[in-house]
Amino acid sequence: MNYWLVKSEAEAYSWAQFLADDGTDWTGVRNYQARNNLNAMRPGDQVLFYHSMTEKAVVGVAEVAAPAAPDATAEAGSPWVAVALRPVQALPRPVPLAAIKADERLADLALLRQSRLSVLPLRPDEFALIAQLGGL
DNA sequence: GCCAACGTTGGC
DNA sequence: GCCAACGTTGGC
Repeated sequence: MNYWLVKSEAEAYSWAQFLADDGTDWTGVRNYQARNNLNAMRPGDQVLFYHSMTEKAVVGVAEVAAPAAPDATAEAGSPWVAVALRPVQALPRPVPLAAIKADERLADLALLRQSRLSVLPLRPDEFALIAQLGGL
């Protein structure tokens, strides 16, 4: 079991929409490092859902429903892939970026080290701690 | 609105 | 292959 964090602007695709859709194909990733992370995802892997820009908080937990497959929104023959994600549960208390930065146990978090990467790996302890901070 | 980080593009 | 220019992302 591996752990990940994906980012989305709430204005572009929100957690609420994700719940309403009961999951989605995580398409549109156009960065090689992020793509490599998508390719490493396996069904059942746990994924934190982060709202960037306006809210800047981890808002929910999702899981990988299907492994990487060609991104239907990309040109045929392109290297881009998408995984299927489905919601697990919302965090009772969203964990804001400020709280993450304030916790020294999360100092190594890829989100802080590489703030522009949209699909990031998490250590199991980082996932567990953020879930705990979120009230799970 | 500004700026830092960083990926991509294109000239050489 | 190097590097400057440029575009995008995302925090502040």
